[in-house]
Amino acid sequence: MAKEITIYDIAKELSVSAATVSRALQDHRAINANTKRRVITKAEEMGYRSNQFASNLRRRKTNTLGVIVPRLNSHFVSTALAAMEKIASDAGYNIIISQSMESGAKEIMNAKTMFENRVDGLIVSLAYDTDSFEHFEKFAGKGIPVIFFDRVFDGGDIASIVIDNFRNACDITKHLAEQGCRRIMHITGNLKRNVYSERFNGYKQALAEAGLPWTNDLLLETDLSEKAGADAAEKIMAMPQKPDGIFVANDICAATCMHVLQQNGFLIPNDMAVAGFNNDPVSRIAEPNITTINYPAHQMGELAATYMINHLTGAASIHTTNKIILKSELLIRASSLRKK
Amino acid sequence: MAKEITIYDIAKELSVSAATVSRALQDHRAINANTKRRVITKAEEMGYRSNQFASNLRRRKTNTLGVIVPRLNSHFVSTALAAMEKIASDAGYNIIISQSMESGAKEIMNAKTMFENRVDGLIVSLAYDTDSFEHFEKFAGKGIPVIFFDRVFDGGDIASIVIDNFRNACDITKHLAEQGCRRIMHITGNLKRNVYSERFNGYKQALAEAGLPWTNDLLLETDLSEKAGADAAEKIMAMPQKPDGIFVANDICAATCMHVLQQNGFLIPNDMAVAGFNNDPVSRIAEPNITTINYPAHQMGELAATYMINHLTGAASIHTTNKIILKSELLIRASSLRKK
DNA sequence: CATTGCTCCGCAACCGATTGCGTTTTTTAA
DNA sequence: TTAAAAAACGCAATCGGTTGCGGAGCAATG
Repeated sequence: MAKEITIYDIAKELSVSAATVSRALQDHRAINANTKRRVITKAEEMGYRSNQFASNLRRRKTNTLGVIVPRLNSHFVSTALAAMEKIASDAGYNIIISQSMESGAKEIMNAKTMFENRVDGLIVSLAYDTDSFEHFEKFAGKGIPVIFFDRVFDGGDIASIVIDNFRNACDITKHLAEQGCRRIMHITGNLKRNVYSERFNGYKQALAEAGLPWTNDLLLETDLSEKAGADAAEKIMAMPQKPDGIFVANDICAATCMHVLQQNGFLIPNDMAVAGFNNDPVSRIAEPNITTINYPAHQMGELAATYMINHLTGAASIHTTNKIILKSELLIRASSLRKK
Repeated sequence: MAKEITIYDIAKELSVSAATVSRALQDHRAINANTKRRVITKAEEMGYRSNQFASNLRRRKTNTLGVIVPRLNSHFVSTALAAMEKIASDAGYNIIISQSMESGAKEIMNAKTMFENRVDGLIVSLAYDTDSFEHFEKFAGKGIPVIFFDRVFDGGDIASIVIDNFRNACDITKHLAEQGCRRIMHITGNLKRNVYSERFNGYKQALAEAGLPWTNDLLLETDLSEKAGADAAEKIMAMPQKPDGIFVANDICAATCMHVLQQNGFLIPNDMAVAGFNNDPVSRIAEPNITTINYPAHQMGELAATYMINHLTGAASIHTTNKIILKSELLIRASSLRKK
């Protein structure tokens, strides 16, 4: 627990002022090259470590990005985060991460913490039940940039990065219809969130275009967990008029649902065509492989972080754009392919 | 970009000293309940947010935990992190996360950043090629606790949380042998890391106990990625003397390997019994389900964080213990079950 | 009434780096 | 040789809370 050494200690040792040491350490141009060398060497020698707080306090910035996600342990989220961390780290930014656990209340607390910790920017994917934008308005008020990704607010002029959920859902549903499905069911998450409501709308649109009727019993709102998939399968089997195709809003849930159906004698894709969403590894491992949407999680994380950092460094402003739609495409696999 | 308001502003407004405001905000006992109420109300009203740096600077602590992991986007890591974040968050700690990308060099840089950011504690899972302990010694020197989890240093008296890799590998190999496997192959990661070397040793031990010979060609060292699994399958098919069982050190790799073998006509488990490690979701979705080890990722994260925080709050010292071994057990599934 | 003991609050010195402005020294120009 | 400009560095204020110590006010005790 040795004494922490400061620029003052270095200054004393070298008989220069602390100001000079500070400037030398930052490679300030008004400091003689030779002096810089001496300072840096001495700092090294004395085991100096800069104190970020003092620095942050004085400069009024933290070089830290805050990220709030619904949960860390999903393939999509962790992939996006991995990309963000890389970009941020390369640019000299730290990231602090917190999870809302799908709870709006927790999200509000997280936002507060980020706010008090003075993050330079905030990147968010919303919880299931977030209704209000209030807890993010504080940031805007202080000029702190906020970017949403994946799960964003429907309206408004807030910077957000998304994929075209509507169109993807449309494509996937259309594909199922083309494969001969006549009763296509949709299993999804909380319809309050854009990602799910848009997919739902795309699905209905495609049904309409294909001349297929839609009824209430074809929609199942769940939490999209592994277990939800199994439960959904049970429900389907109990349905008086069973569907012949399912479009699930995520792969994990699609996989378990499909699995249970198979165990109960359903043949995939002939008795039941299945499609998921995300291109999660499980979609490539489930047998048959699951038709899905290739969700560019990595690119999305990369873009969010890059965009944020460019804005912070003044290279480009967030305010000039407010929505970026990433490309994502349908991956047709065996779980839905009836015709050769 | 309104002016940031401080305790001094509140103090002036209320005609009390900044010290009183500070104390009131912390619910200090030497402040009158009524005064506290006034301060808190006023703070709210003025839109005050405390400045953590100033606070950190003064108290010389950050309420921040650093976490360094090889990569974020693995099921095991993200699950452990999710648990850590929850514990930390509940205890009022933030976590900053960085990934070494399996590179020792990057890990050193990450450690440096964490060091300069004055994390109160550091939780680490090592990169593939970390040889040295140096970059963590600085922390010990300053009295900053460091805990390793999963991938730890072999020797030494550093606090670490692990599972019994040796025993698990032993169990799994023994199980394969009991199912009639005579040539059991092992596909693993970098043997420099404890987790893989221990599993390798356990595997060999079990082979020896079962009276099965081991030869060099039964070991395949890979990066355990999805692709590595497929490559491994190709290699196996090219082997003059093929194995009849495989023990893979992670489930993702096991799943893809198994999948490719199946596509090439292998019957699982009869032609080839397969076992993985981790109890990743894919192990439950692959067909047949993959025999694996139930790795308590959540508990491990929870424990690491709890342990760290207890140490920081003085509730219990890290130094009294140096290794915790979590319980983890064999989950026998269809991919290896030949006998009923 | 004097003394003791609380309760409640203010003073002022930190924590460590940053930076505007001024001063000294050196270099260049005239 | 001297004035002007540039280079190099120091002074001291500042960022915003925190906290040891001391003091005022007031009630309780003897």
